[in-house]
Amino acid sequence: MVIKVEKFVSILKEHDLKVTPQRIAILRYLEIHRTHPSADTIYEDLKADNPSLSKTTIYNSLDMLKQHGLVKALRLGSTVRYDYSTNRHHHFWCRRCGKIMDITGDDPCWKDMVGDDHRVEEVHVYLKGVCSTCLKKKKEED
Amino acid sequence: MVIKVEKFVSILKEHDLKVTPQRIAILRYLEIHRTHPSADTIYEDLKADNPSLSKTTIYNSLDMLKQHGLVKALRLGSTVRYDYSTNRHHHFWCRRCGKIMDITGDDPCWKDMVGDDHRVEEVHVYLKGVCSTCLKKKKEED
DNA sequence: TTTAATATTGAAATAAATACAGTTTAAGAA
DNA sequence: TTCTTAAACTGTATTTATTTCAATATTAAA
Repeated sequence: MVIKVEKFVSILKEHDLKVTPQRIAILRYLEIHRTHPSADTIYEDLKADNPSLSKTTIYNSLDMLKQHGLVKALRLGSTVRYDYSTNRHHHFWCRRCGKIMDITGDDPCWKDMVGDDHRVEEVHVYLKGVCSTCLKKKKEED
Repeated sequence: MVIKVEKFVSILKEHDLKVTPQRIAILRYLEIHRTHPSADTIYEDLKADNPSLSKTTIYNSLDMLKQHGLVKALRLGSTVRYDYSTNRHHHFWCRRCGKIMDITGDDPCWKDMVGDDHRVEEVHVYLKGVCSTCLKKKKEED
């Protein structure tokens, strides 16, 4: 997959962020890998190309990119995963194969849930279960 | 608040769980404190009555009670909070005062979100923002 | 009261995330 | 291009929540 570095340079500049190879690498990684990787996975994979990469940089960068809405952090159970896309969607997490799938259906009626009293700023949702692929494998016992 | 120990003894027995003072204390604590406390908060508070209480026991017991559907664990950001009630509801978390409020409105259309392909076993939802009380305090700047 | 299975305890280990101080780098000015 | 400075990066140390584990204590049933 060929992805131009220029694209990420512009994105960073648009947000008045300094352009560093580390940030470009992270954005590029998330654009290519749509698997909702963890900070550690990103670190391990990027270290191959840049042995001096620090895990602190991964955390710092992801946090900064998150502040600027360029990446999204999702908490599934005890793990934090990162997502490049920023349009609101939710996730289905298969407990069997571990795959995390985007749910693109209509956004349910959140406003109805809280009424107008509170100001909702973030909506955190994920569903957990067994995905269709795993169900078909008929390895179901429980 | 007077809460009979007998109640928790029966609950534990119904689930074929051994009745121990620690388990009773935890259930009793959660019944009284509807503030969605963390494991550590429960531990610190119960230690007053039982100095030899171990934090491992808190974790073990909460986990066991969770397995049997007697308590529910909710993850809000990086913290895990525990809840005595077991009927499905979601939460609103105020980023200003930290209070966690139950959302009792109708359950949105989860099934529509995933369709019939996947088997949904758990629904994890919380909304974050600023609660009405904090909004009224007009301490809003951001 | 005895017994065996289970629960509790407390210390040690683990893992993810954060803090920090020193070094390096990006990007604008000269 | 070189200089300058603020910001970013690195690597180690630390923190905090949780888990592991072996020894001890307790529950519940015979």
